[in-house]
Amino acid sequence: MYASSNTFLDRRSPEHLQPLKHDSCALCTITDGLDIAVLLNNDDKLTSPLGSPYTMGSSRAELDGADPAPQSRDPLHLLSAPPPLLSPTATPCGPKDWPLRTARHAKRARVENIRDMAGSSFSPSLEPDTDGAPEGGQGDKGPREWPPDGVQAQRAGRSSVVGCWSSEDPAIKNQLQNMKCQPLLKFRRSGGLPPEDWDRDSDQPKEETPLEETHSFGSDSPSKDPYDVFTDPHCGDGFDVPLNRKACGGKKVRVQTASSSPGTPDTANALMADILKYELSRAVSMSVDSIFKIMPRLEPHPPAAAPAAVVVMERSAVTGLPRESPLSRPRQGTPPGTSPYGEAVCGSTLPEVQTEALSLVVQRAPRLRPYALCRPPHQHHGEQEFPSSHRSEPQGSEGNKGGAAAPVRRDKNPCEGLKQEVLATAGAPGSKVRCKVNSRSVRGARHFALDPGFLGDLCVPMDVQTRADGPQSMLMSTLFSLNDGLTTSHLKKAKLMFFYTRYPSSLVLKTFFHDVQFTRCITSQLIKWFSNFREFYYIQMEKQARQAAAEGVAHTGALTVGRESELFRTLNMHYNKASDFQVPERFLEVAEMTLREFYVAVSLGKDCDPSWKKPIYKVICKLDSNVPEEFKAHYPD
DNA sequence: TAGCTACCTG
DNA sequence: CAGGTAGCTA
Repeated sequence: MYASSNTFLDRRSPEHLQPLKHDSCALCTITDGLDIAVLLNNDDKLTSPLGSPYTMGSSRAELDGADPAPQSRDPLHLLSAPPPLLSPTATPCGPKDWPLRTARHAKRARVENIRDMAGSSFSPSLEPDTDGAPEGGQGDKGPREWPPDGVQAQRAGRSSVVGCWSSEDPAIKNQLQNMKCQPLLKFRRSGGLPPEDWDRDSDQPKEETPLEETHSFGSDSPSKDPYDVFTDPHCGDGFDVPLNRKACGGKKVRVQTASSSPGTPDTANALMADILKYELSRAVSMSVDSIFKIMPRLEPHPPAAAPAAVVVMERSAVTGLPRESPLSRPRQGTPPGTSPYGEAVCGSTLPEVQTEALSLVVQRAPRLRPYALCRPPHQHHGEQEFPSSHRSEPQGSEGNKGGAAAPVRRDKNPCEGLKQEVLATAGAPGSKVRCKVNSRSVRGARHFALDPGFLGDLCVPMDVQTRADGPQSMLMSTLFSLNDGLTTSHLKKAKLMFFYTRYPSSLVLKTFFHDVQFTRCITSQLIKWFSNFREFYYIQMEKQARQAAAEGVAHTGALTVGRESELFRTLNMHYNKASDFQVPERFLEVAEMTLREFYVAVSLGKDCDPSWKKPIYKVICKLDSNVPEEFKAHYPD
């Protein structure tokens, strides 16, 4: 007989309510070591210390009149206690003095390298500067023209494929389809528009010439699109590849499989690999270009005191740990103080455009400040610190206000352009693949053949390039981390957020994962994560409570959750495996209350009821704290 | 019906 | 951790 809280409340008389009122919310009864016997009295109803109702059928009180336990912990305090104070102490992070100009030149050189690489894969001489590259000043003249005919021919020749593939083999067709030709096509035709193809005024894609159903390919073809190899209507054979309905209106393009070359699967694969490499290179190249086009906006910040580099040197860009900490824990495979993405300038005046886009090719601004103000003095070195809360948030960017199912964001932020390009290059927007952009997807995306030179041109550090688990995975993780997918970093962040909130709302998730392009899928995945977290949390609580009950623990006061307790260790190992995050004290309190709730329920035999946990859930869900603003940063990345 | 949740399973 | 499913609620 374990009534729901509603039932309890409905049946509760004012006399029953009064003690609760006195206790403010009845949270304290249990937390203060109320003997379990006390809980068994009170007229068939067990007033859960945490407000959860336990209606007793058989355990009438031998202890009638017993004081429902004094409280030493103000329940209101428990409920309303603010999260650990995070004083927004400004990090002495002055305007960047990073040698931007030099860096720009370096980046440009890299861009040229990328271009050269791309060109050399096909035909360097056949990719004139007039192809719409920003340097050519033609980047704003509408949709970019893609490699000219010669490029295709060169590539085709290199792959022993001229014009159209010649194969009737359905296996080849299938392979072609499986090789992401659709996303590639979409890259050209949909969200993959390079930033310069966006109307800066309207924030919308520029008027694009209507998509052609097919493009011809051949010596007489005016097309300069390498993808036209797929779309030549003059090729006898082929198959239609439907384009993304949203982006392309459901148009189809025709993938050719016609006649003039042997067209083995290998050649097809090679060609597709070339295309992939080329497009990845090109996408990054264009993104770098687009970023540098806006770089002058960053330059008004002259070198000043508090060099950013000093700040960077003092703090890990990854964890925000003080550099002097012997336990600083930079990202795996990354030298201390070095991010796989490099380190960026630091300055609150930097526009937000730099906070994400440059992470791929430029060093990223950690702009961190210590969490020390809310950290106990005894805190171990190496424990996680929060990123700076004064990270300049994009205006109105608290989450994607457009809604969970909002389409591709059209931000002025050039990094969005990069995101879109990367997204369009690496996955199909709106597809299931995009929905599942997580560690699994990243692993699954390794079929992308990445040229080692590409990694070098991306400024991926050598140690990263040579990581044991492969540079591709690293890069793909990086790429995906820039788009709307969830990465392991997000997972880690979610786990740490769990220390504050067990039941985050969608709004909270969107607010604190603002670097994620929210879709219904992404939202569901995040919610699922927290659901899994809760599952583990409650399992541990129940386990511990049963153990305590079995061991004959007499009263809840004997049940505490300290940092040295086994329960906490287990939880900490799960949500904070590296133990580099200072778990807020509040979490310990909530855990303790949860444990006691379970203990009481188990002790009273409530677990006979299939839904005996629901009242506990109902209580615990009210104990969420606000997540510190610091988590809004792309933490812990 | 959509959104959220817990539960179970792999 | 994710997929599937069922239950609940607005």
